[in-house]
Amino acid sequence: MLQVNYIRQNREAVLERLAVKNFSQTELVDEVIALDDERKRVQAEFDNNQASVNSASKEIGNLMRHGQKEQAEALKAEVASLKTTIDPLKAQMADVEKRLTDKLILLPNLPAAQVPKGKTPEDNEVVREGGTKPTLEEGAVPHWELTTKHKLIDFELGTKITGSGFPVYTGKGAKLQRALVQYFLDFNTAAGYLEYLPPFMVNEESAYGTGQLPDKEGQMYHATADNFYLIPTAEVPVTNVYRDTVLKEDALPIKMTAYSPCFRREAGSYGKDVRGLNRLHQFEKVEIIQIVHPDKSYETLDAMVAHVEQLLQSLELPYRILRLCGGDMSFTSALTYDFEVYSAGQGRWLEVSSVSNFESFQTNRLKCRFKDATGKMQFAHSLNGSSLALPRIVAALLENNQAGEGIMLPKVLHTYFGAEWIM
RNA sequence: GGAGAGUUGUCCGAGUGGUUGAAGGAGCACGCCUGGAAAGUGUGUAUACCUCUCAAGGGUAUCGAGGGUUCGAAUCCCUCACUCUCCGCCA
Repeated sequence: MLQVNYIRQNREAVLERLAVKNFSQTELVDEVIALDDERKRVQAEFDNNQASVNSASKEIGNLMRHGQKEQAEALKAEVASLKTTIDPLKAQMADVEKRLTDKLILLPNLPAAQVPKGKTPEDNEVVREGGTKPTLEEGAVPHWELTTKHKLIDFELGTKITGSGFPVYTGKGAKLQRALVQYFLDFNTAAGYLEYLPPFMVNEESAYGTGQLPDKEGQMYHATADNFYLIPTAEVPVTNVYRDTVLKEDALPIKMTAYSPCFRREAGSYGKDVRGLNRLHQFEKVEIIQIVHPDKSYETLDAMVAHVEQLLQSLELPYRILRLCGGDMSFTSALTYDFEVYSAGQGRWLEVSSVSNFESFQTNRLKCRFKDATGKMQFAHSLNGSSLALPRIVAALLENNQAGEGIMLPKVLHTYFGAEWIM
């Protein structure tokens, strides 16, 4: 959530930045300012009236103590009439505050200066590419044929048990998941990230805190009996570790990593995008999250990008890094780098990680602050990234490394997987 | 799931309707004391919002969350969340 004071003081800049995100409801900015004006006015009026009531009440107490009952009764009557003004003011204040928040949460985060203009994924900037695309043998196939051939994943069984997009991993397929999760977590903790194993369901406050609510209401599975949401990413529970906290400045940066299954309804997806492992309702992911000093968030973003890049390099996969354009960025992000790996069997790039700086957009909602050297409260900045999401990594590993009768795994996985080949 | 007890500031803890934003203690910060330290001692030690160019000062709100009663609520009532104890159930 953007800060109202910032909007008030930088109206032009806010409008200009929102345009980069192709955000059309610019009238919201002025509505927010107007509502904030109204809020201030109502609050001042309420405070004044309430101050009168408070001092009168004290006076009544005094009079009662000195036995001056009649004067006390007279004052009571006075206060009673004041109350007829205050009650509506109180209601008005609650109302205007709610209307202000309701508008404010509709405003997306402002994109950083280096965000390219653009509307579609085609407008994303390729920052750099790495690795080499493999030359596949004659008869190379996409991963959904390989998973069947090697009995790694049973998509139909998942459909029977739950529905489409809920694959069942079997045998070496299941072990490969476990190996990857373990490897990713080890890689992250070696870089100083503290491992968490969070709840896989969150309450409304947490979903709101990281910005999934109200923006992505329909994209999360909702356990209505208890009003819990199945997490779409470990970002939600783990970032909420620091909801409603005041940190010491020297506690920053905070680095966390977590494995979790991710549940996404993916309403509206279809076709080749959802074939095989390309898009699932349930998948495994390891996430990295940092909470940092505001002055450090962009250098931290670069460090996280480098971290994910090293991880991909260790998997020997061809990849590219994209700087997302305004139109392709998420609601909550100020700057996002997407990582894609080239999946040779399908001949397409697949997104495997998204690393973003949210600046104070999340921490404002979370009320995650720290006291700076001068004793002033400031919002920390939050960042996160996938490190990594499993399904498309598996797709690329299988497709790119198919050779003869088997699949050759990259070196770093041999110990974790307990074998060099999937045969 | 049932019954009961609880939830107060950084922490412990007092407080059952009226100068209580909150006693007392601990911790922490700064000062005095000391050659230095400890002990001792003094002062300070919440957040948000409004007023304000800033600061200072003032005001309002906040004692798990929300609502109610009252001139006045940490204190009384209701709803909810959480913690603990006992019973039930159970991997």
